Amino acid sequence: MKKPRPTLADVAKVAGVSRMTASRALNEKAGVSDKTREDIQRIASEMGYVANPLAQKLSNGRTHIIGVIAQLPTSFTNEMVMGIGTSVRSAGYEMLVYFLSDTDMQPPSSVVNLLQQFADGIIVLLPYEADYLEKLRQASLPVVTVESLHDEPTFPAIITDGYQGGRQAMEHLIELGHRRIGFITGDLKLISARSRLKAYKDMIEQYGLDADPALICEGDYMQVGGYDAAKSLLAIKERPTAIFASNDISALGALSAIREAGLSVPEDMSLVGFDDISLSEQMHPALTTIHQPLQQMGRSAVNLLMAMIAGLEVPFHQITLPTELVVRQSTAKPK
Amino acid sequence: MKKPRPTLADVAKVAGVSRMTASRALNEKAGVSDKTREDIQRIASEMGYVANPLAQKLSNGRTHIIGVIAQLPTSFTNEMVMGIGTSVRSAGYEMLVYFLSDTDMQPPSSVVNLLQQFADGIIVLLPYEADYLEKLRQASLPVVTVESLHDEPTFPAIITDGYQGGRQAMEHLIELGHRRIGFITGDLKLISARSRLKAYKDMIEQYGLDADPALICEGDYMQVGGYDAAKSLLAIKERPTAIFASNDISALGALSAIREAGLSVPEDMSLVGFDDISLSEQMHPALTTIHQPLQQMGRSAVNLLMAMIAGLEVPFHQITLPTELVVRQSTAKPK
DNA sequence: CAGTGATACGTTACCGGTAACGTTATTGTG
DNA sequence: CACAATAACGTTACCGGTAACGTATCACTG
Repeated sequence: MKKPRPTLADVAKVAGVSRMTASRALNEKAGVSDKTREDIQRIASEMGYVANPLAQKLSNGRTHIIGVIAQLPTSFTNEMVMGIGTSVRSAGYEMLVYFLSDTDMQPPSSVVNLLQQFADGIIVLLPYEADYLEKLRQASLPVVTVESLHDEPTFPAIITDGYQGGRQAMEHLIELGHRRIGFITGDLKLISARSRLKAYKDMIEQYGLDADPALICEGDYMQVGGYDAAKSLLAIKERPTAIFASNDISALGALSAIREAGLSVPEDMSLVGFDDISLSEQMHPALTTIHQPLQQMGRSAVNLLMAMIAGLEVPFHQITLPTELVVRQSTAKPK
Repeated sequence: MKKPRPTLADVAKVAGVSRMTASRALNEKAGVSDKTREDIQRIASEMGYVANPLAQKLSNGRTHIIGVIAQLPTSFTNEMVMGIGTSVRSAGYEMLVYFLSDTDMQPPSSVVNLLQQFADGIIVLLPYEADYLEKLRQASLPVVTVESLHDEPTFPAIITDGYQGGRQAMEHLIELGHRRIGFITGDLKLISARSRLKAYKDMIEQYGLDADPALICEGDYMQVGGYDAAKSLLAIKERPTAIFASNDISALGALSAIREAGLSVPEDMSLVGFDDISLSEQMHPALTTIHQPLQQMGRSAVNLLMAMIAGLEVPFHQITLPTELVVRQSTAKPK
């Protein structure tokens, strides 16, 4: 039951060599004969020896662990975490996730310190403003952020082009022939929400569409917000023929409101979302939306971080991944 | 930029004492005069000193970190993680989460080893069968599982009574007057799904309702599964007047199917879910469901684990938390 | 005023690894 | 065949903490 894990010293003793030789053998370093190396490796695996990463960190500063700081788990962060997880693993690292609780958006400095001591590098999933970034900057280890907030990023960052995505969504609706398009914003505290809104406005202007301010309703990226916003949009005398929601969850709320009003999608009202979370494919009707390569963003973040850990100069300070329009069943030509 | 973090030795040097005295002062241990203690603490905080948990672990076996092993992030695990997080923090600990990737349901033993060395205790969120539990058992540190799988649990476990919850849901429908009730199962590999199914069958029998086997359709806890199952249920000649879905996500899928069939909830068809995820409150109509105290489960798990870490004898080997019926708008009397 | 006990500290050793350097035996070279 | 270079290993020291034990000072006690 309480079998203390074998240490390097245990392995070395059984193999009849010094700890150092055992260390060399297990780390594939030079200075050990092939026979000895094989013996040691065999003995180590027989004994179930696994190196203690803490001790390694203490000794040489490497743990082969990367830390992830995430906001409250959402479908958005979840997928990213998955992407990060798989590619971290394939790089021979492991990942530990630290979740900020909703109450402390700026976590106690202990967290930063914690991860700083545990991890070889940190990936920050960053939809919200975060004061603790300053502390992170002082940290002496590589940091990559995802979906950076500031126009002038503090760290190397992986972002998607929310602006481009917004334009894609609008282009699709416009091509279908819609001229009055309602817009449900996201939480405008977030940069992603603001860039999507900007894309909407720019496209309205560029194509000379109705610029009725009533067509823009504020949401919050949540379902209820989408529902309420859609209700307002449906109450407009000259009702729009399509609604562009800033994310899929809002679109889901909007769908409820539309149905409650006795309308159907896409016959009476086209609906476009944003994010392409897994739910949107499974909805009925399946939601036309803007795909964000969340998993790929995770992978890119890892690649970038790995390069930084290896001491390489980071080529780009900010990497933008493209979005993609996914046409499903929730959009059609206006009647 | 690259300011190496101050160590205990740095603090001690500035304070003009030995490392040991500094350690004692910072850990509130006896053997230091009040004045010296205050001096040291002041200097430490001025220097921004924070203890290195790795070194602590190496030295005395404590990190004040608890590890969480979770399956792929789902809304289910997410809420639990939140509950764990807050109560872990209030106990002066921190939490790091390890996510199993979908490919490796039994993670490389490295994970277990990893957490074993990092953490003072481990909480395993365990909806699925997991071979690696055996390895965990050999670990020499406290483990608590949540939603244990086996009838005879390997570890102290926090569970909810899925059977009781299933009965509550059925009771509600029966009280409303439903006599033909369809059931959408969960993934029957999971114990939770099986106990809900058993509750359904038992209630059918107990109240002498229609025991038509066609009324039981297999789902998988996913939205599509719920959609398909509901379609089958609606295709039955003598259509049920209510559907009990094994979880909220399935219910969401079922809702789509019901609407597609031109029926409305709850007028033509009552619908009950299970889990009470946040989405179910926001749906339209808001879903009647069985509330599982996910956050409280997390808290209980932490409490139990803390007791084990403190070396206390664990009073109960398995703690069952009650479920609760939450009546919203998706259920009504049959027409 | 020697003996006792507490108080306030310092020293040493160790946790489990690795870097840096030292030591021995073997081989190759002029 | 003396000598240098190399391979294969061992020793020592250190990462940043803490446990265990040692020591100096001081206040009481009888």
